[in-house]
Amino acid sequence: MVTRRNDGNALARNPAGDDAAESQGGRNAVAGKVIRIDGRDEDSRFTAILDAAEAVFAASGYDGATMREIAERAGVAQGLIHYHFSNKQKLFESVIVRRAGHINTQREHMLADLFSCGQLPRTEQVVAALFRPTIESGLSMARDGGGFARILVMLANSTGEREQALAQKHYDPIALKFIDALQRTEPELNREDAVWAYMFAIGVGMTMMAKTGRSLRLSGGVCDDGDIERMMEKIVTYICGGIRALARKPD
Amino acid sequence: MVTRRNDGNALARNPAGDDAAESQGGRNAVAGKVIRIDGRDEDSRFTAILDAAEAVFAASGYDGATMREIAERAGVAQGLIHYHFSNKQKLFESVIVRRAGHINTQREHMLADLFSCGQLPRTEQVVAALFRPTIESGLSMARDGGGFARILVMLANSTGEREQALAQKHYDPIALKFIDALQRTEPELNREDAVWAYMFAIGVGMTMMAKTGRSLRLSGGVCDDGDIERMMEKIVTYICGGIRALARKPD
DNA sequence: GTCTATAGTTCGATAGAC
DNA sequence: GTCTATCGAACTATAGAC
Repeated sequence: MVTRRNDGNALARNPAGDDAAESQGGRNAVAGKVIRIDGRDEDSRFTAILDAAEAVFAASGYDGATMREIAERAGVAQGLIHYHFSNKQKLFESVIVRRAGHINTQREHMLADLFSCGQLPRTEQVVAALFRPTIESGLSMARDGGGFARILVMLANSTGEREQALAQKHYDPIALKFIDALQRTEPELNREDAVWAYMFAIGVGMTMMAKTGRSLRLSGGVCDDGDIERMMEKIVTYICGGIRALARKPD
Repeated sequence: MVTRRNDGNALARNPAGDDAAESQGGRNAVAGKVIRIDGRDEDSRFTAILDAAEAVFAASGYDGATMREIAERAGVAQGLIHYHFSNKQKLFESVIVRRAGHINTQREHMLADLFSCGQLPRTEQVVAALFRPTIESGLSMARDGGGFARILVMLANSTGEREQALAQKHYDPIALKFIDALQRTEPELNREDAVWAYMFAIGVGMTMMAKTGRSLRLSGGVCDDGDIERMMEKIVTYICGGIRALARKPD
């Protein structure tokens, strides 16, 4: 008999996933608190915990983050985190699931729109669709901006089992669609080079999302990695140049 | 009165950095063990600790790594690590210093050689000089290959104070030389775009050094990020294409 | 130099009152 | 749902024998 809750869907509310001991009377399911049917309410400590976790994981990494700091930042008791998310691993995945679902839906729609209007889009537009939803989500985000983007950087570069499993589950399917798209906008690009092109594009994009401030240092104040719009412009130019160079020189 | 030792140079042997209490007789400085004057001997537990630390930091990150695991892997007592390196932070820096010095010397020489023989080199050669020494060091490395490269990925993508300080200290100077070199091989490239070009190149390079295995997954077994030579070929093509696209389209 | 043993701290997770 | 209190485990670092 395990005491864990919420074993299934990582974002399911009301975590009574174990057995059906619901009918023992007293304070049942929905008590006094207002719980919206769609489950995506602002306020509520549930969301506060996710926001705090996102910020702390982004700043300190998975191992560097502590449940205590997350609880403090969210303004809740540490025990409440375990009530809602069971453990650290599940909390981390929940942070990712919350954003990845919405972002990837957007990315998929942008991509579909590009190919739905008769003529073929430019590769520049495909690359823009690759990053735009993520950086936009990063900007409108909780407190200090860019938290989720930094978590994506961790996911992209880590070899850890935990990170690779999450990347595979939440990002591989959409990645394949972008690889297909690149082969359509650059017909000379063979499959191997299309995959490399995608991987390298992600690598360049991580430079933007990491926001380490190094470009500012190296350029003496000229290249600001906080100026997302300018950086997007440069990145799209660079990536498309790289892709076309691969297409021109196959083997 | 602090008990810390080895406060200065992170790789100084015989850590008696505190005061001059050397003349109290008995077992003095060099006792029975053979210590080579150049200080860079194989065997010896000092080196074993650095090798183990490199592997464990690479696999688990700074916070995920534990002194216990490093000690076990090195086959030494945990206390010995603190005798040689004082604490975790200094051990981490020592791991970086050991490789970065040698690698960056090589990179600097390769770069100087390219520009010393009369005519201007190709950008392709500059980009090769950027990565070749690092990946070669990664291959000839301790046990399982590529450990240090993965530590560089951490360094490049982290916003943490510790990582940024190390990157600045050990990698910013050589970075500026490569940025200068790019402006010489691509005269149309203005300074801002040269810095972006360098940052993006590093981003692409990190894709190679991270070796997550994702390209293999996405390509159904075709794109092997363990095949360094093939990947280098693709990366050089891609990066040069990107750089030239930036040079062609300034603003 | 190298080891054993352990002090002192912090972490993730649980128990139980309300 | 939410909080307080705490347990047991793991961590870094130190002390002291050899």
